[in-house]
Amino acid sequence: MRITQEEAAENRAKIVAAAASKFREKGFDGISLADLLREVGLTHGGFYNHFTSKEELEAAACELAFERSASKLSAVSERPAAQRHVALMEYVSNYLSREARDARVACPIVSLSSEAARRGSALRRRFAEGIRHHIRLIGAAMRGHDVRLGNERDKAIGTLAMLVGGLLLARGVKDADAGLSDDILAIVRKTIRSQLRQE
Amino acid sequence: MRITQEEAAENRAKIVAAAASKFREKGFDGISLADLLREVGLTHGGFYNHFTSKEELEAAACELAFERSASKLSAVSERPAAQRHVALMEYVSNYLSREARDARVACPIVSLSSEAARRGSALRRRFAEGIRHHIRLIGAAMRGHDVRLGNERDKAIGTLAMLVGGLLLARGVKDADAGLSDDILAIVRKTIRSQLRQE
DNA sequence: TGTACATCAGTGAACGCGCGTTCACTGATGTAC
DNA sequence: TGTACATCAGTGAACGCGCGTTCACTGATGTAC
Repeated sequence: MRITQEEAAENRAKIVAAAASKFREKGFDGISLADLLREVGLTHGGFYNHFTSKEELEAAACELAFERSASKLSAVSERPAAQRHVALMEYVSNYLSREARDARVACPIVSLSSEAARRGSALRRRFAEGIRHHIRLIGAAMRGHDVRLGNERDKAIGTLAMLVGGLLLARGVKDADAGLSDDILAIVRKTIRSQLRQE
Repeated sequence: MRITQEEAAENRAKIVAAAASKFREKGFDGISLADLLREVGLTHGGFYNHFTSKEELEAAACELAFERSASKLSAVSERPAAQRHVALMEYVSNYLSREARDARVACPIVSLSSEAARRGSALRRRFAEGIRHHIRLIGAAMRGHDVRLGNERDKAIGTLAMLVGGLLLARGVKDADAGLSDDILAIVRKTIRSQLRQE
């Protein structure tokens, strides 16, 4: 049953993509390798042809999730300076939208950071790199606009903390208090907007 | 081997207290009932004399963790109005201190919310109640001071989002980039302070 | 107050299940000639 | 280009372990008289 090297690489990529989605939805321990491989149309026995352990897949899945998340921010910072502020605000509105809150899959920081903190150092390092990268990209999206030079990193850190904290809280109260959840989204959006407008 | 009703109640309380600590440290699935009961000096067989399932203990443990967390905030709002601002700032500095970041056990929102979102509705409801209570208490701690009346709830929500997000990020990058982690704590502290000072 | 018995918190072994991981096997692909 | 064989991605059964939960049992406590 040997298959093309190219097909094998595609299968590996499919496994990572499914994991990036399912781990965020259900947590690292929330889905078994057997279920994950079935998701992709494979049986679980062949898993170890691609990875040495489940934890290695977890790291690869986080890397992919962070990359996808970062690409949205990269798009903002690649806009001409005059459009960046509006684009960044759109990003914020999107991040803190009802759709993002209700989606099964969220930003990796919100979905996985508490679990990631308890895993091995390889995963924790990847997580730290993902966070650092996000801070850098938010800073770049601000640069050359209405934020005083040299101040972007501080603003970026504050903004990311609000984004992550806001989405976490909104998702946390969603089922039990939908009104409060909507309020959290709206208020955090407004707070970030006014914070980035000043000075 | 029957024991006093009072002793039994104490044992139950000890189990909940150990769970409140260990679940936050290792996650709900990170510690087994056998290990948890051993922590208290009991064997795991008797667990079901006190609880109908592990999930029931998880809910009780969250309730206790939220109560303890809330009591620190209650202390702030019970101060005379003139002292409240300083007391709240102390609370913020404490929440975002290096000690809090390095502690094995953190605030339940930071430690458990992503996992709690995937559990049963009873636990999710308790979580939502805990968050709502925290917002109310932060609002109360602001009332009658340098924040315009009617605005406390918005400010409280923004503040809680920053606290939670800031601690989550700081804990997330701690091992891989201690300098960034310290910066996050300092910047988020500063941002909250300036946010509560204005108007 | 004293006695007799039912209650029930705790013990420790056992059950059953799902999981990560391993393994012998398959057969088309990749490669050496 | 064609042939012969080694490689290796995938299969499906099996292993071993840890976990939540159950159960028969113990014996001091709580209670009815």
